[in-house]
Amino acid sequence: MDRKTVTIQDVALAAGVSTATVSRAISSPEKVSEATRSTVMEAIRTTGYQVNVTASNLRRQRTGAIMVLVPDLGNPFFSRILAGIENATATRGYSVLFVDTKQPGMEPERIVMHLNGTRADGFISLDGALAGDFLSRHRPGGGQPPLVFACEWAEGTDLPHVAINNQSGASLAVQHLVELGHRRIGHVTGPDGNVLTTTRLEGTRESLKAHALPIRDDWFFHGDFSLQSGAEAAEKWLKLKDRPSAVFCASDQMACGFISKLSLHGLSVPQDVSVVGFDDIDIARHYIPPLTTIHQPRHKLGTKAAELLLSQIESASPAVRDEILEVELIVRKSTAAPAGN
Amino acid sequence: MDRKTVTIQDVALAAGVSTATVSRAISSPEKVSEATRSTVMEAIRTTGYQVNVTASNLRRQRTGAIMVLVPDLGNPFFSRILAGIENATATRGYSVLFVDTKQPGMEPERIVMHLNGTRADGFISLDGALAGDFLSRHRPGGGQPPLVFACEWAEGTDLPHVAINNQSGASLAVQHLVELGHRRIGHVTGPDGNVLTTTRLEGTRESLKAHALPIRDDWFFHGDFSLQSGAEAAEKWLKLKDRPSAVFCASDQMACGFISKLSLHGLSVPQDVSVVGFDDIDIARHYIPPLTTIHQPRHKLGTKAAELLLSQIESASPAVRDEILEVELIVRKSTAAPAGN
DNA sequence: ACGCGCTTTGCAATCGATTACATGGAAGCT
DNA sequence: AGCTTCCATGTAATCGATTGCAAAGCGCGT
Repeated sequence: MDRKTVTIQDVALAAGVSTATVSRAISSPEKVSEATRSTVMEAIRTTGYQVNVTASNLRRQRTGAIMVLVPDLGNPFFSRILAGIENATATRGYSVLFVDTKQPGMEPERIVMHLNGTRADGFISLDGALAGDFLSRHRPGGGQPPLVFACEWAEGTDLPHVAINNQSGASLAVQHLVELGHRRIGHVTGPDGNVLTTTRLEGTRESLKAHALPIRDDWFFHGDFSLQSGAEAAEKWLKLKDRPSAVFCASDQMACGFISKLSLHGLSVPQDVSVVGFDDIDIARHYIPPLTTIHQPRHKLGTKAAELLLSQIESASPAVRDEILEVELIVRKSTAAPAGN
Repeated sequence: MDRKTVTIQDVALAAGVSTATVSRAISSPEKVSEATRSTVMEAIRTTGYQVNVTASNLRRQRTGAIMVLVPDLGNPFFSRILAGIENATATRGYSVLFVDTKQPGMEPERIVMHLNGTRADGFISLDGALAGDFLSRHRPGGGQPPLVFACEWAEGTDLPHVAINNQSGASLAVQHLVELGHRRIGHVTGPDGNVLTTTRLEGTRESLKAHALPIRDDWFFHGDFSLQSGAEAAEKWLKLKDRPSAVFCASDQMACGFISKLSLHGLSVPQDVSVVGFDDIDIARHYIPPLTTIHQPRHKLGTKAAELLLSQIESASPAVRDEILEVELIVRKSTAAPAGN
């Protein structure tokens, strides 16, 4: 019908009021009389008016978007978190922009460029490894848009983060194995320099120490959270003369990769070795065997991060600084008492 | 340092030129002399100017964003496609907005609202089930922003889509089973009314018919692509007196759910039944057994869709209408000759 | 010396909504 | 009646960049 877009002017004309009144009727109805408000609403309906978000944002000096920095958009681990973020922001009138920080062509300086505030009102980073370069340029309070970390975070900064209790997760895993009777426990780590790697490693070490169990270098395998790296850890495990009877993997993906490789060599879990994962991704429950793992509230992680960010955007005073969510041990079928016992 | 944002005015002042010249130096350098261009660039550097995208978009009557409608952001199947989309658009100066169409509070009318063009310059829908309500309101060419479907699509519309050859994928699966010697082949379908369900079902039927194999209702199981529904199909399979010796699942997730449930009942794949999946998600290669499946080029699906959309946005004449990508059979370990043979 | 054409630059309108300030009128109080 | 107060509404400036149009500057041919 109309080939031209309908503006607030058209509505004002149709309702016989000024554009100011229309604007007020929409965004602060209490400032407008009952009668005119309904006239305006009617005019909006008949004209089919939709506010032009761009114009509104320009005038209000905001962008109406929050940007999420994801280390790898293709990684299914993040999808639930993203859904949580989207969920919490959509209802508050913000759009969500995703940027893959590991994408080719996404060098630090390009990312920093994104953070200048002309594209987003705030940021959520799922990537703890943001260049110090960026962080130094980012002065919260100096008129820069707020940033909160989710899941991962950067140590040595005072930026708020919402994460899970990784140490406690690792402890739960080790403790579970100990209770089953395991005394020889190995660990597959995440990538170097990652906070999740270090905190989970820390938790594992502490817990082993607390139970007076050996901490042997050759039972700690280097991984990077991926399926592939779990499979590689399994190969190293196979080569050991003196093998741990249980392995705690820092991610479910690695646990699956680990088990899958063993199965190709004719070994099975938990008969030959017990395996605990971390994350409780969807497939864990349907793996073979169903994976004993540490459950992370991923969706909640996303919504909490989004809420924290929005509260920082909308009020100057951030209510909470950090938020640590608790994890839960889910016992399935990939763990059992050690064979020798 | 500067607490105020630096605008094009500041740059103009610093460079001793007008704002028009600064604008031109940035976006159409050929219209500006070599000398002034470098003066302007220098001024931009010293002032630390960044264009205000909102203002630019308002003036240029665009939004600089494309919106992606995803049936379920939490589903790992989509993540690779999203990465592909992000990849193709980021370099072209567009941001990507994601909206979960199955989110509570995302009723059709809210989605339609999003599509009015004040939020995005174009749309990619991974959801083929967009209400006809929406499609009727969406008149491409009538000044409405373009929309392309990716992966799924809505039948009976003339909106372009990029997808894979689902029929051919189903045929490849069936043919592979036939070549192994299977004559009793079942199928687990996707959700009702979904184009992927119908095309894959169609392909399966055709292929069975072509090989003169039985098409038995009790060998066709209702699913919805999820792990859970695969497990439910397995339970129905277990109850059959007369079981198919091979099952082709319309998604890898269902294949995993199917196998997982059988394993809980002490049956194993491919010894007791052969299973073929569809999609080739990451875990397929690392499942137990590694899954024979139909590989979909998911990343490419995303980039192609994005490119098609951008070409529609930027030029009036869409070069290509639809694009069908070919799939590939990946033979792993979940299929073998039937036991009886 | 003049005029034509071409390049480079500036002026100012414009995109559409929001909001500080001004105004008009009704109601309340003495 | 006269004055203050308050509510509803309108006027017009503003957000920051882009771009049509006009003018200025330059070179060149006659």
